[in-house]
Amino acid sequence: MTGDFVPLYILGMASDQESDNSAPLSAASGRFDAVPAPAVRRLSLYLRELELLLANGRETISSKELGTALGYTDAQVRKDLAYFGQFGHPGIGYRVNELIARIRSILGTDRMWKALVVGAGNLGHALASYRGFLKKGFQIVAMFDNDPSRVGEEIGGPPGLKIQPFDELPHTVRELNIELGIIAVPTEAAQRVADQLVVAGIKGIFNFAPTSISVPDRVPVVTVDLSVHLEQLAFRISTYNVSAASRQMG
Amino acid sequence: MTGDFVPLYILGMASDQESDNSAPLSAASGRFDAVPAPAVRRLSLYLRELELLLANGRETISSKELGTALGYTDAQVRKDLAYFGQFGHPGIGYRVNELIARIRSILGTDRMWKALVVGAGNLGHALASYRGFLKKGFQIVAMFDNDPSRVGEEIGGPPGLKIQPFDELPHTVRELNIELGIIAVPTEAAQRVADQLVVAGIKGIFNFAPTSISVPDRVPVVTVDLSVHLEQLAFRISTYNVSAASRQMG
DNA sequence: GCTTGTGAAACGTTTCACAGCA
DNA sequence: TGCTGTGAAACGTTTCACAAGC
Repeated sequence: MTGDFVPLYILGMASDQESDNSAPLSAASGRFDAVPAPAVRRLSLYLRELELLLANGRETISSKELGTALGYTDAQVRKDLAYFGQFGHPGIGYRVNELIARIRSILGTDRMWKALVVGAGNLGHALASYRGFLKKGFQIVAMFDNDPSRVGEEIGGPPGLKIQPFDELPHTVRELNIELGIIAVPTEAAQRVADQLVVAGIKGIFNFAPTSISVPDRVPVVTVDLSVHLEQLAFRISTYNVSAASRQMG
Repeated sequence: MTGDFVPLYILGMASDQESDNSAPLSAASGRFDAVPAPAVRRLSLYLRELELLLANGRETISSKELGTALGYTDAQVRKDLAYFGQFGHPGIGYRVNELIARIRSILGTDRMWKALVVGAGNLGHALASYRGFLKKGFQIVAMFDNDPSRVGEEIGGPPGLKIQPFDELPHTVRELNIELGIIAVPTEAAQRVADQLVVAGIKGIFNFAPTSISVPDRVPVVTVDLSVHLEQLAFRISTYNVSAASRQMG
């Protein structure tokens, strides 16, 4: 990204943060209020596991087995699901296809969400051509970059996505009814891009730039900072080694 | 990835999971035991913010201001840091460069970690050529794929990384003393790759395949599933809309 | 038998509030 | 005055244990 954007929208801001485990569903206060955020995160993992089970022809599964597969207790699984309703069958467990449908409906992925990517660098390319999103309910339908040498380039496909100049974003968002924006630009441009996404009416932002971005409360942001995850890994390795060493010494 | 790997190592397994907020530092029991996992995650974010402050020439910062920048309370910041020692100066705050050094030392990123990437698809390319890792203490020094049409290709750089066939992995790991393995292969291959990384002596795994992988307890795994993050975003958007609608109705 | 859903207990994390120090 | 570090209180989450249902 090279262009200059006019940041129009800076009022009533909300800080993001990828892995907040704090208050149940921070700014919102709807149907699923009392639900702990960690429970919602696990829902996605249950769904992933269930889709695998379904592919293997499995028809029912117990909270015990589902939990074990992911490293949780059976009680945890039951409690998590119970926040949203009664989906199980005593003596039987949960019916795999039924539970999949329920979880998708809870997460809101029982329909297709259209997303756009801003930033056609290596990461942007990878995201735009990633095949896994589609069967999860996400479709990347547009791609933007301000580098003239990249505009017009076709990526992924077929059919393939044409990289558009950034100033066409508002028009394309409206025309295609795009709801999600994925930020894959350098750190310095991230806030400006976020501002423009908000102005364009995007409903949620997935941010890969290693920085916090501020947007109005009504626009949720998920930030994934790859370096942060590597740091957490480094910490766990170092900690493990220290503890192993101290166990050696008695 | 196409090749067939012999999974040799399946004993004393640990389930991974990216955003577990459960017990303080699960399997480990070293110096930093009593530290809540969420506190460790925030440490990375404090560090990111501090590095920005340093770049801006800032010399000291209070817990209040650091917290506000990231959406936390001042007490949270002080408590998090206090788990690891006494770094602050009453009446002054924290000295930015001092705190950066302390946090890096805690996370273990006060030195360079060598990493390899398995899977030279779009995502693998993006990771291998991402410039941000280096200043965070991570260097990608090798790249593997079993697709013959990709082996030999040079990516990123200069100097540039040559894609090696997967069976050279053990040798390269030993020769270059690589400690971290990044998995960027299709789901079906992820567990096999993880097994081989463990056999080769890798100390920690960063997994981008959308699946749980099982490895021995001593090898930490961080899984980042992009679809899971989009699902969380979809949920938050849906929840917000529902709550906004119900407020409308009284 | 086996399994769910759920109050209550146990446990973990965050916030409060203030002593102590620059 | 301004700020940290920290016990104690408040709050949130997970686990337990069991009634109820298949």
